[in-house]
Amino acid sequence: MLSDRREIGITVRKGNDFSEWYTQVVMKAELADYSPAKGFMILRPYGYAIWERIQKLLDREIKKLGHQNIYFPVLIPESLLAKEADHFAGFIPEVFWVTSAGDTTLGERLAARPTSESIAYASFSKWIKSWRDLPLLLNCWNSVLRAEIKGTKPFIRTSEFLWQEGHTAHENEADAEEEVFRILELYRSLMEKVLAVPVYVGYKSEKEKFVGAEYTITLEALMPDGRALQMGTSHNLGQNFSKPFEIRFLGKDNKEHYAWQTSWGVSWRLIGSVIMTHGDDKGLVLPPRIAPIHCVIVPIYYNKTDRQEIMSESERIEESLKSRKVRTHTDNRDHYTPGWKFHHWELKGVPLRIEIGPRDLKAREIVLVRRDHGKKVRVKIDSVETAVIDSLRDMQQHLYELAQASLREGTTEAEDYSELSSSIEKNLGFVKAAWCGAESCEEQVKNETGADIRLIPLAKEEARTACLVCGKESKHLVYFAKAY
RNA sequence: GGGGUAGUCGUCUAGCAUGGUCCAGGAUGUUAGCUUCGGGAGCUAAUGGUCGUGGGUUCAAAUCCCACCUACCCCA
Repeated sequence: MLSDRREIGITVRKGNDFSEWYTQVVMKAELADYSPAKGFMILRPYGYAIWERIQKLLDREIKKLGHQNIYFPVLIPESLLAKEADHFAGFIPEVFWVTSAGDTTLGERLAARPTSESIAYASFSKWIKSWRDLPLLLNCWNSVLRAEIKGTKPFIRTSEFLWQEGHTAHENEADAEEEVFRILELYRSLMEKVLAVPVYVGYKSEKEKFVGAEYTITLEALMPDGRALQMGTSHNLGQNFSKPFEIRFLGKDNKEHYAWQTSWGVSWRLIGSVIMTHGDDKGLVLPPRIAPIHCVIVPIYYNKTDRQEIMSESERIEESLKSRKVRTHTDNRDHYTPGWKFHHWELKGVPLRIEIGPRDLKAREIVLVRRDHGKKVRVKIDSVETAVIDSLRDMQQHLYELAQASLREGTTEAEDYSELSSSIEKNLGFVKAAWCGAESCEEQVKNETGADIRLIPLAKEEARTACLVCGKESKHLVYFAKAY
């Protein structure tokens, strides 16, 4: 059917032209649109609704851990941003600067925040005086600006993005470290249980870590084109910021200490990962937990009498499902045919569809269709609620299992350098390889294959070979991949 | 960072080579009416475009030239 209908819907196959497929899904499912300024994206209502689902679920969990939400300004004086030298140097290539107000040139230019560490920690130094002020656990829902000149892609790489950034200060190193891993587990659970996107977790290499951090923990997923996608990061900042920003407190020992800090974030890039991971040739496929609409009801009728009966039954089912917390929508538009509606809601990735027509009504049944595998089942009207709830749960699980299988298949191990480079060449995904720990070896792989070290496993995986690049003794296996 | 391709009603597109036939044609969409509705129905009418932006060449520019903006692709 797809080949006969190339002018409507998604006109390319996911497996043939992944990049074009992705863009079409984003546009045609009305998730986002381009904006007049390069690299900036408009998040449309349906896309925003998905973001709100993610936001709601994550916000609840962050608050359970004891964090409070806060808002810091979008503009940061240059002198403040520059206080931590590595941090400043790392971000300077992508900072947007505000240099005038009206026709007055500013004495000091202002940076549009590329992240809020600097402006947040300037405040931390005022607020933290005693060990009793710690831990300070804050979170921001905001947007940040990082100029992306080339290779922009909706949700994946944009010059502005919506995200959440957590900023904490602790009394000692151990507490900060615990926070980093607490957040890691929170993120992992969000990605796997909510987005149904399995991830690997590990340390970033020195070269890839957050500039200014002691170390960075990353969560990495694998997209169907064999590229890795960084889903989120959790940084242990040590005292790297507390010293230049003078975040000092009097400890229980009656001595002055610098605070130990963490920061961490996930962005709307998560939506990009969902599109890529679960979508198919028909369009978007949404995991039920983040779907703005769980179930769409398509009434089918031939005449006014049927219409009235079918509609009232549809509405009754909708109300009943809503009372069971199923986000249900009845597509009661007269000017579209049922077939048109089927395609429309499939493109939008709605997990479940209920078809109800005269034949069904007579039999006291409905037809229930799952978006992931497309199977139709007839369900007695009396048991619609149970069937819908069960299907949503099963689909959430099924999507995760499929993604998990492809992550497993997309992870291989290289015995020597040529195997590493040919696996990367063939876009096989994550390639585990022995690495000595030298940045020069890391860079050589990057230059020659385009892949970099995505992560160093938390639990060191013993290598059986020497470093695949230089032949020196290897420390352990690391995960290489081309990345977005 | 380097190289390339493209931009015409909301969307897709014809026209561009060789400037005039184009105050831009079609399809789709949208709106109204009729009719249909179990996998993207049909008919009739209406609607819709500063040809990405700015400059230049010319009697004349969607078309040729330059710059810029935006999107996409390839390489590092």
